[in-house]
Amino acid sequence: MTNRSKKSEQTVPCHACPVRKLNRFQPLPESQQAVVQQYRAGQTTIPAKQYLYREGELHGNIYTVFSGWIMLYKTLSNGGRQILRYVLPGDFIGFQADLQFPMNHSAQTLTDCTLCVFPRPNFLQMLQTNPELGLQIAWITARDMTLGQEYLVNIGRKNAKERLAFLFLELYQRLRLRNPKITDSIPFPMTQEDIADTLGLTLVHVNRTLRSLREEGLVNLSHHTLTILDYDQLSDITGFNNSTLATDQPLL
Amino acid sequence: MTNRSKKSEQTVPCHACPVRKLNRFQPLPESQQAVVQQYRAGQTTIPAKQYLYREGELHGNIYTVFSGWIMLYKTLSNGGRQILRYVLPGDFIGFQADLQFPMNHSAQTLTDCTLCVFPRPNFLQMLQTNPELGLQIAWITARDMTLGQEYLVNIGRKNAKERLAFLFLELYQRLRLRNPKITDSIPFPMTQEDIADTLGLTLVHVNRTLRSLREEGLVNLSHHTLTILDYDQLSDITGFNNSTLATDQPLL
DNA sequence: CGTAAAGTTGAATTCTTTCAAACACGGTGG
DNA sequence: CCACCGTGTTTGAAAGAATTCAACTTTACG
Repeated sequence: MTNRSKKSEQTVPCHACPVRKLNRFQPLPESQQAVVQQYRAGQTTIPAKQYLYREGELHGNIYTVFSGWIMLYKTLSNGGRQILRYVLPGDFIGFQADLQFPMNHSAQTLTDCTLCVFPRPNFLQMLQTNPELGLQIAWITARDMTLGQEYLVNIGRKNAKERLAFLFLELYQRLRLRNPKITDSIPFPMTQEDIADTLGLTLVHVNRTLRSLREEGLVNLSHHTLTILDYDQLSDITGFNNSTLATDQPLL
Repeated sequence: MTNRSKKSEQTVPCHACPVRKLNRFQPLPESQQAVVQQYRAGQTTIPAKQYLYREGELHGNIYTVFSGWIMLYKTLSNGGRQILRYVLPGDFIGFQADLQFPMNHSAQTLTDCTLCVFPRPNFLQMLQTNPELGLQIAWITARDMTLGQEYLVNIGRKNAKERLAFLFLELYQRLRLRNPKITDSIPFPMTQEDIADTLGLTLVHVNRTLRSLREEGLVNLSHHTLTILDYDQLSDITGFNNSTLATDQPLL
């Protein structure tokens, strides 16, 4: 078996992707807002398809995402790639078990992104001065881990259709938690190859499964827009449960 | 089947890993050990095959494992099961994104276990009184997440033989990090069905793959004892890299 | 308007599962 | 000490899911 997807060196910034402003990010808890504020090193805007950092690279910065989508992934020696999770507006990114060691995964923007940057020194100093933030970070990390476990179940114990359904509902719900007013259509900046590398499938099989979901009138995915046509049936297929993501909370 | 580029010389057992000298295996500072001590509610011993807690159940206790193996898993509506990770002596268990909500996974002992218990109130109070412990927990959680991501790659992008090889080396190395003196044989309390539910395979296929690994003289698994016969080739098969687990550290 | 990237589709192959049955081993009771 | 039992392991054969290979179509964008 073994699916790969060779990653070519894409250097071309792509404002191509019709994904625009994503949902507002949620403001930080007021109590901590002021504190965190003073350690920011300002905002950056990064075009689509750029690396924030790469596996094996030393990189101590921590980010908060204001707008845009980012994907985190690991690569295999055989050229394969496994996407670990998508980072959405409001999410926190760059914290790992050991900040002075090389990153254990890569982060690449899917769309143009606006980020709030905490250089490592600032970040560490902030934690030293405000130790109660440590627990915040622990909660956040635990929540990210929970999502990862959901992915594990999805890839390890479901068939292609169920996996697709899960991914769609997951992203839909995550956006919805941040902005309850969103419609049934959400931006979807990933390619089918990205989906494949998220779900442990091949591009070809994703395409076929997608067709089948479309023909059954469950979802529609085209032009980088995903429309949920039959939420109930999708959630039925994949056993998706809202409580899965319910502990979503605003971040730093 | 997949052919990957050969990785050659990193196959030396773990204490040879160059990163280790950089103090990654750091015990909790003594000052903190004393602090933690006073919030313990004592030790318990639990027989094999018992639940520590079950998915959906409210359960605020936090544990540190002194001895024994525990498995964490989630169950699916169709009866399936996905094992998320094995908890070994020295590990920390029970912390999740929201302690007042039902557990999002189950924990079941594989062997008799001796645990150190922190009732939730103690735990929370400990964090309140010693906020710097929050960051400790964040590191620990991040490390657990890293292992989970490794699992994701394993299940999502490798074939059966590669998956088995990874699991064996992972457990072997984790034990070895705690006790560098262990031999090539380690206790292996799981059944083949457990392995299957860890790797996203079926029991039958695990059995066949195991036979093939045995016939090639790579490992031997019987009577709940695993023997690594050819570490280099195993690590070659699965692309196992010591740095994968290098951030191992003793916990609370 | 042309090119590169992304999406589609068919056919053959391979990996993994399913179903079904037999075998092995540790523990229990007679 | 041996028969019996249940759990866990092993194996074969057939079916099914997903991959591979290869070509073609469409879309996005300079």
